[in-house]
Amino acid sequence: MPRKKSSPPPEAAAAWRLMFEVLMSSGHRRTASLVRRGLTPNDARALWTLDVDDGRPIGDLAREWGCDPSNATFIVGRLEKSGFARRASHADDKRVKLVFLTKSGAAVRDELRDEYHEPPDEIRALTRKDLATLARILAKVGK
Amino acid sequence: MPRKKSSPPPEAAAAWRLMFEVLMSSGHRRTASLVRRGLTPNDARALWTLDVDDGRPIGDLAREWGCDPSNATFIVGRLEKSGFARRASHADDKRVKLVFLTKSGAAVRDELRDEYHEPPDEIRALTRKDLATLARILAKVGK
DNA sequence: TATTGTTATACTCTATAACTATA
DNA sequence: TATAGTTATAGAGTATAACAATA
Repeated sequence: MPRKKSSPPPEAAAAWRLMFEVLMSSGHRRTASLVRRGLTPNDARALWTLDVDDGRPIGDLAREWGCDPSNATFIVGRLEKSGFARRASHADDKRVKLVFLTKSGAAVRDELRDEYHEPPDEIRALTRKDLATLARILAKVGK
Repeated sequence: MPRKKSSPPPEAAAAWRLMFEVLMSSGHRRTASLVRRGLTPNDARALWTLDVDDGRPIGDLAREWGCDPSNATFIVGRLEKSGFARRASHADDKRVKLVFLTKSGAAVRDELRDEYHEPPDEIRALTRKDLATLARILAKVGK
């Protein structure tokens, strides 16, 4: 039978809650980055998903994005019209269309990522010592 | 003339980038929390914005949500139909409708917040000592 | 006259179902 | 016959413009 996960140690709960608050309060900056470029959240997600060298079938993208393939067609079409993605037929199976990021798409993705990575003022206000400690610990995450 | 902000110390950039990655990789959990309850992202934003005791005019909400008042009307109407919000006329200015969170709305907001606050596995995997250090430093943010 | 919220309308995004072309 | 992607269609969410009630 499905069971709930045991409660985390209080240290984990406290640390995560604080991280979460900071991350949420910086959400409007990310929204602004998109609005400034006339990009939708869908566009952004696609820019993060797609790759310049590895093309991906529409069906794969639909599954990853949790949407219907017909909608993935729409989203990719929008991106293609903006010049940020391109379609190419698969060599072995001509039913499949592979979707690639264009150079222009990679450029805007990089710009976006750079803006997302700019630390908010409230983080910059910490001491360099605290920031270094933070980075040292967080570097262990997912390792 | 408008100028770009000076670059942050490398410690800030590193710490923030790592925090940001964790936030992004935990986004699907929050999406799942909403889907499980049949809530839209709009619903969630409204649940965070509204209050049981302090009613807010539609126009205020529209400004905070960055949308048109006609859309705020739509969003609040949806929430009202779900029983999570209620409208009441302002006593002094009968043009104004104040929007309040209902008890039921507060309950689902609290559930949601509790789920959001459950630390992801990759955070729980850190040592209690590291987590305590993390919490100690992050508690200074925004102070 | 000006302001608040709603309604009328049109446009975008989304899913379902039907279709085309390959396999 | 089955599968990948598209197109046709309809429903949800959004903004603009017109409107009603109140100030």
